[in-house]
Amino acid sequence: MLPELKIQPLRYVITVVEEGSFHGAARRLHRSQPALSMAVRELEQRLGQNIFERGVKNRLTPFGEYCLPRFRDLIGQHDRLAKDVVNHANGRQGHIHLATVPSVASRIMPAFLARFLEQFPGLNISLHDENAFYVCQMVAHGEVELGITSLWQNDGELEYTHLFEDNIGVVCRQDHKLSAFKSLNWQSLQGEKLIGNGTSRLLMSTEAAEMVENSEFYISNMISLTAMLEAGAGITTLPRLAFPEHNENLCFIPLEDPGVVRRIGLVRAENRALSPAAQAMQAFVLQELQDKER
Amino acid sequence: MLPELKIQPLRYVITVVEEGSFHGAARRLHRSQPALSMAVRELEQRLGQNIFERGVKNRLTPFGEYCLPRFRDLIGQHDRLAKDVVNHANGRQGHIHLATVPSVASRIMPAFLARFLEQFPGLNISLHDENAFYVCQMVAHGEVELGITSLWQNDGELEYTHLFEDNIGVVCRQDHKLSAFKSLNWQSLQGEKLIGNGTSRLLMSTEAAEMVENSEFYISNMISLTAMLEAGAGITTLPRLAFPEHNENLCFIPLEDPGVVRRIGLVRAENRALSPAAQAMQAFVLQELQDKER
DNA sequence: CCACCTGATAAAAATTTCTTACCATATGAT
DNA sequence: ATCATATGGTAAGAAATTTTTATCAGGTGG
Repeated sequence: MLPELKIQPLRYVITVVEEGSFHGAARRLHRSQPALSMAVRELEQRLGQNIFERGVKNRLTPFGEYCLPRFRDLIGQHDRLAKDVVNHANGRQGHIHLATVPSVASRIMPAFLARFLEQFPGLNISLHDENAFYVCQMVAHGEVELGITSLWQNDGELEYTHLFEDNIGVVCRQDHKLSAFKSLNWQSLQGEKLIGNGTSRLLMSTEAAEMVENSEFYISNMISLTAMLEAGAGITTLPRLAFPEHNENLCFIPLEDPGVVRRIGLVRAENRALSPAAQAMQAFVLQELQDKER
Repeated sequence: MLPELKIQPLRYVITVVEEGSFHGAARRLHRSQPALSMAVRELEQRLGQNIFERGVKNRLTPFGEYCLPRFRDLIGQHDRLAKDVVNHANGRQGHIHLATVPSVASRIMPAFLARFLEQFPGLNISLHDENAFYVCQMVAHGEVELGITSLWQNDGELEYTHLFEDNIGVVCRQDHKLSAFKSLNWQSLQGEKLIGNGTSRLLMSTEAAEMVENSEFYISNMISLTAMLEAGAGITTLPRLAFPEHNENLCFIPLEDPGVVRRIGLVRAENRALSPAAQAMQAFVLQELQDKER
């Protein structure tokens, strides 16, 4: 019932009108003149009405006048669609949702995203910061396409690509007696008041587990934790990246004997394809962040 | 730069999504399954991104999710356009501007247009009534596509198709002494007060010309003319169709000796094509009004 | 009247689209 | 497990389409 119009002949019609002649349009479209003649006539036959007055000069028929603006519309829609779709396909347009642990979000992402957006100016980015467990969950549930985090557990749905390692160290006040050391082993912490935090689970598989479990405080919020440490309420362990580097009251001393590291990597859902924009970001992450210790 | 998308493959994509499988879509579209596979893949290659997840089950990729509603849009636009254009091409939709002389407008067009619109319900019609000269001018200038009128002069731009003839007669009051006659010749009008009107020019080429020129009054407006006649201020000549047939105070007596007729026909611009809707009306006019005397 | 436009036409070539026949894989029932 | 029966992918040839080349006919201006 409905004829299936093709974009091309409509474009021919419009170009003929704009150029005022089939020859001119053919030149502009890099086609031979008969190609246009035949395409236009085929269209006219399909519609059952002439678009061009087939007399002396090629004017539009009233039917042609009716059609022209509509053809223009459809072609406009088509071209806009094609542009948008191609931009998305190239990752030059789109919206990336990603999630990282807070330390990465605050210490790495600002500069990283700035560099990334320099290369891909059209992109929208939503950055969520959550703890490692929740980052993985968001990726698994499709709330975000990419996560940068340490792996909580590999339940098979997630694909992990290692980026870099982050050493765990002891954090205490500058005037604390431990601050004199360049590095520490586990034994030297005996007797200290250890404050647990969200990253303490990283010590659970080491000899330090018991001390962590016996710690009096557990503070998940970073700002509160910092305040407690500054008040001299005790010490804690943190990955270096999570240590507030510009804080002059606190210091970070690498822990060497148990030698614990947090492995940070890029996480994505295994069986879900990435949007082109996220593909671009994935490539950029691997190029810029992989194997760079800091 | 921009790829030229074709409607058909987009429709394939949407049907595959709706049916949930290539096979199902192929069945619905009366195509073989490889036709869809190849068309879709060709599209994907052209865009540089997969639309369908090529894994176990065919889900959409995120890119596909982005594309789908846009594809739907474009197809929707296309289908609406195709429907509108085809309806216009068939004369099932559109706007006809036509002009007729007042007598035709009031006596013929009402029933005629009712019958016409029964057959072509989607059409809009603008009916102008003007005198014969102006009807021709409107057609010549393209203000209307069709005119139903007597021809003012054939200046070559107009194509006239005869429809019917309309006899000129004398109009006077019922109690006028002429009202007794069944027909009249010119001589019997000597001594009467003749009121000129817009149609009097039809007598100019007959022996009655002199009397018309000497008439005291000339009234172009039909209502005023009727009132004058009813007041007994004189008599006039009119084509039968212009005579207000339900007026009980006036009567119409055919004029036989000079035997003047007004030729009414369909007028259109010779070198301008008609809109499909006007073509339909033209055919309907010829079928319904040609050679029917009234 | 002739050169030079215009668009139309026909036949062949090029390209695109579709079908047939076949393969590999996955799923569900026996 | 294995068999029937889905799924989608692949390749080769057929069919349809678009495009080009070459040519024609009509109109216009010098």
